[in-house]
Formats: sequence, C-alpha cells, structure tokens
Amino acid sequence: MKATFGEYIKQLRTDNGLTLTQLAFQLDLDSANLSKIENGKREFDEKRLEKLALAFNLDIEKLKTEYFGEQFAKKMYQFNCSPETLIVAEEKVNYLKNINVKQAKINFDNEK
Amino acid sequence: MKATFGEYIKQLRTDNGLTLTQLAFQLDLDSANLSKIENGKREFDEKRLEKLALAFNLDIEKLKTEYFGEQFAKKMYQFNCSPETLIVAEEKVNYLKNINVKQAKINFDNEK
DNA sequence: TTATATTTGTCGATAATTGACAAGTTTTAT
DNA sequence: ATAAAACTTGTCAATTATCGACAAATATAA
Repeated sequence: MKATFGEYIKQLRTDNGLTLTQLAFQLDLDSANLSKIENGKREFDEKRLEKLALAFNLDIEKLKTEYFGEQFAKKMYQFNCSPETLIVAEEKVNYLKNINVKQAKINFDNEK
Repeated sequence: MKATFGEYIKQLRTDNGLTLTQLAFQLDLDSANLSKIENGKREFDEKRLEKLALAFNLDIEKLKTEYFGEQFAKKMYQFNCSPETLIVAEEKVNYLKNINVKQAKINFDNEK
C-alpha cells in the first residue's frame, strides 16, 4: 500500500507506461500540476476520481476507499486524533444512513 | 449520541442554561453564526475546539474524537464510501506514524 | 405588548484552491 | 556529448470557499 494518494497515482501511471503529459490530459490537468499531486504538493480533487478510474480501468469504489481513507488518515495524523475517532465515525455514518432511510419511509408513506 | 456536532453543541449549551450570545462570546463568535453552526448551516472551526472544551470543562480529546468523527462520517455519507474506508484510514494512520518514528530515529542517529 | 432569544439572509473581507505558464533540472536516447 | 523528452519547481492571477459582521425577521417568554 502506498502512503499517499499521489504515490499511488504515480505507481499506476508508470506501471502503465504513461507520461505525466499523457495522464494529465486524460485527467484534464496541467502536467506540472499532476507532478505536484504525485509528489504530495497539491491535493487531488475528488471530482477527478471518476476520470482516474476510467484511465486505468479501476473500480471506482476501491479508488474512493483509497482516496478518502488517506484523507482521513492525514487529518488524524495532523491533529493527533485517537483511534476511537474512526469508531465514532462508523457509528455516525450508520446513524446518518438510518435517519435517511426513516425519512424516505415517511415520505413514501405520506405519498400513499 | 448526536448526529451532528452542531446539535451536540446546542445540547451542551441548553443543558448548561446558556444563551447563544453567552456561549458565542466565550467562543469568540457572533451569536448569529453560532446559531447557524448549531443548525448545521455552518461549520464549526477546529481552532475553537479548545475554547469549547474550556467553556464546558470537557476533555479536549473526547471533543476532538466527536468532532473529527463526525467530519469523516459526513464525507462518507456524502460520497457513499464503503465501510472499508475506515479500515484503510486506520492502516494509513499507523503507516504515517511509523514513517515518522523511523525518520526521527534517522535524524537522531545522524546527530550523534 | 415588550423584551429576550433565536434564526435567516446578505455582503464584503479574507483565505484557500486551482489553472496556467515559465524556467529549471533530470533522464533517456542517439 | 548533446539534443529531446520527461519531470520538477516557482510564481501569480483567477476562481472559489470560508468567515465575520450586521440587519431584519421570527419565535419564545415575561
């Protein structure tokens, strides 16, 4: 596993024999900026995840997992969060999904 | 558990019998903006976590856990991330801590 | 009602992000 | 060795996001 998403992209790119310019074109990016992304000097924008998946025929879900996983890790490292943070996050995601389901049900019932 | 950090603050505030104006003052905030935070229309800035902990005599670590946990949950919900994301995050945090420890050791050794 | 508390809308200032280009360095091929 | 291609770095203007501040509207309570 690569520590940073930039390294991950670089790996993909070189493994597939692409130049910065070539990949940057597919991602609708300046090659100089892609270089910075690969070297951790800029963020990769989530709006380009789809294009990245397309470029290398990757599962978008796996890519998202990698991408957001790293974002969370960076934050946690930066602010010295306890591991408990992730457990809380999990609980809260479930809570969010639940209230959404319930709301959808209410809406559905009301439409009848 | 409250789903959003705003609700959590509101709970704390009302439980302690404070008005928006009173708490906002302690947080160095406009009461109107605190209201928006409580109602999820603005973000609570992490730089104020300390003041919040002070205002209610809370453990800053627990507060951070709650705060960042919710941030991650929101992102995951918004982008429909798989639960796997959190596992990846955990791995990556450990990885980040490790390389930092190693780097510190190298620096230390080189100083000798 | 009158006062107090809360919510909502808006706007300008400030800060963060991004795209773009130039200039530099490194790598590769001949 | 040198020329071309690939990569890196620096910078800056433009865009975008965030924030503080205030006014006005609504809700709550005395």
